[in-house]
Amino acid sequence: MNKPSVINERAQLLLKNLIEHYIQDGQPVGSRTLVKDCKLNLSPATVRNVMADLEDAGLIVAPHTSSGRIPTGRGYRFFVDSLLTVKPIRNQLIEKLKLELISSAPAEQLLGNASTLLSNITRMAGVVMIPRQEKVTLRHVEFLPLAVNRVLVILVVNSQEVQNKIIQTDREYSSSELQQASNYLNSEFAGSDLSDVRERLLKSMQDMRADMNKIMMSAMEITDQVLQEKHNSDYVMSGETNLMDYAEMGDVGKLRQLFETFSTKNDLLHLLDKSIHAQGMQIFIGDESGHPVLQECSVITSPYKVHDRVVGVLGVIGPTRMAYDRVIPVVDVTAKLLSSVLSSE
Amino acid sequence: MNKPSVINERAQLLLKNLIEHYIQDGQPVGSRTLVKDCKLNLSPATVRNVMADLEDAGLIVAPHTSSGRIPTGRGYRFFVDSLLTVKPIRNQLIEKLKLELISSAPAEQLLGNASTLLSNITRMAGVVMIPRQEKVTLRHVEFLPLAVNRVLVILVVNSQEVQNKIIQTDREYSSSELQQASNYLNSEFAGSDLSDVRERLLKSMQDMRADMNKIMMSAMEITDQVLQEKHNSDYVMSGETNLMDYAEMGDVGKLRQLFETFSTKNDLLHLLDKSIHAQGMQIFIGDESGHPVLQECSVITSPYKVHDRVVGVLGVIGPTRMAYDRVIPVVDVTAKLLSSVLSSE
DNA sequence: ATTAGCACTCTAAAGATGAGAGTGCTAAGG
DNA sequence: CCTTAGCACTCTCATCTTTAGAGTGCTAAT
Repeated sequence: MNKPSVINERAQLLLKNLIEHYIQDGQPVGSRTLVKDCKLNLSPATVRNVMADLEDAGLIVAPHTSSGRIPTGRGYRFFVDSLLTVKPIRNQLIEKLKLELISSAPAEQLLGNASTLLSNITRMAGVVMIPRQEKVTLRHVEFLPLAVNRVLVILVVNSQEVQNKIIQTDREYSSSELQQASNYLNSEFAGSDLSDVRERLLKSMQDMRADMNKIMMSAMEITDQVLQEKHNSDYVMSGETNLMDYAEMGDVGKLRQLFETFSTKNDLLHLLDKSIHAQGMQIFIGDESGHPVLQECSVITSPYKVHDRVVGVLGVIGPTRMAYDRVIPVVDVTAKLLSSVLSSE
Repeated sequence: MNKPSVINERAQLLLKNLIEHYIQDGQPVGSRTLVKDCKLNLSPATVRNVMADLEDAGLIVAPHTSSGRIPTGRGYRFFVDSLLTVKPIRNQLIEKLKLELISSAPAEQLLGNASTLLSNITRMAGVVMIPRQEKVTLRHVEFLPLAVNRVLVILVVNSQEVQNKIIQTDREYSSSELQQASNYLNSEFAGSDLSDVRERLLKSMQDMRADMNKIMMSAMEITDQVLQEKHNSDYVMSGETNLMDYAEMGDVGKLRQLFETFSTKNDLLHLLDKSIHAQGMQIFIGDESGHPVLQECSVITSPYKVHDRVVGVLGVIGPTRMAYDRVIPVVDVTAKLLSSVLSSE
């Protein structure tokens, strides 16, 4: 039952042809077709024997007795690992991509645009993960009196991002009091890690004027909130509807489960999180992702960086029967372009 | 062909029963069933005659010769306008709703939660429109030096919201210069409408020190951006996937179009915008919405207010064959609850 | 105005049929 | 020993046929 080296060169070539053929038209591939397809001068019967071996090895299956074969998950895996020759991406396309990415003026839309680009080019679903940040540095605090007993707290973190919240105070603070508080915080804590700020602020609380404590506490509350927010990663997705076109997703029930997974975000985040830690491109084929809803899907991801530090992951989601040779370079290039745009800012 | 008062009381009763029956099982309703259903002691033949009249009036149709009848758009419209008796909503449910709305702590999530609630209760798609704001008042400006030639501009508008952007400057500004600029802007323009600020700033530019112009211009750019953003309304939607369960949406193609309409947002925004201006609850049945993709859908909306001023719309989207008597009060109550939560802040 | 009766129509589900594609096996040939 | 021709067999898929059931419209009688 276990003939290890039964997958010789010829068998591999046939497997490659079979999978490529299947990826093209989605129909089970029979021995006849395969003979015509590949250049080898073989008879269907011979090919049938080889196919039987490939089936024994668990690389292909016949959906029913006497139909052609289709690749299994393991088949795709072997194909992707050992047989695939990726199509080089057209320079023209790269330029177009670059242009569209750069011209997405508001930085907040950049990731969304990247996702849209991915989905448009691949005609599948594109996803870009917005990463959590393990280090959040306080840059500046500002208190702004709004009305009686209402103060707007503005927190600048990581030298770019602004967080804000309105807090209720138990008494009215004058502008100068607020100024004093923010001066203190800025001089004492600017540049520190936010979780540090939290602790040190708690400790130093005793030494301070008691009635200032309340407002300091409020500032601290916000740091908590910011930290929480930063530790929950999120993603933007586009082109989900593209997936509706693939016959594999056949029944609406499965489609629904898939879309629910997308909007729940939890499962997919978990998957993206896994691939952010693995260096370089990752490919999850079918149930390799570990999530039953993605059984008939493959996910191709690549991390993107800011100044050589990995900060997030992007990728595409499509049916296992996807044109890996085209999709892989697209994901790769998009990740690189996004990295360069992010780093040049 | 035109017998105006042919829809007498009995006919109306039968129509009501027919539609209610159809809403329940989605099967065409025949004369037999209808007789059993309603209390009137009539023979199927009589009912058949009445049904023929109703069909002439365009209120029901037979999907094919000799099957039962189903309501037309006009039929539903008549039903909703004249025959419907809405189910009073359970107090318990109201309480639950109220609790869930109030407990959604971060205000940003409030609208999203309302949408989720709508979709969960009705098992259809919930939508809450985030309205554009016609008046944007400047409250406070703050410039914060980040690095050489990089300044973070923070804009507080409408006494609550904070907008920010990093700008590149052509030379380095000192803290005191920036302070001076913001002092000027705050003292001169705080409390003004943002579009006013823009104009007046342009005019006064000539009188000012030329090298300060650049940074003022940048601030102005942001006001532009904010205005733009505020004038584009948006919505949050949830439970779209619920719609996948309804057989009406039958083929995946239509479903795809529907979902694409949702994510494009344009068409639906247009519809919601229409219903924000109409006072009170609005019901669009089938093609009344004017959008072909919504042909087999009905949209029920209700505006919500802050302190008696209408600021947005919320609603649900489902198949025309929906339980109007249950959904209508849910939308109504949710709008009222949301209004009260928003007004109490 | 209502209803019983009847012929008629249409759907939907269940079998029947046949072509086509593909297989596995066996035995013969290089 | 690998390859191949030949053949019986299997399974799908699309097309028909059949049949039961539900429902209608019309007519004539109440």
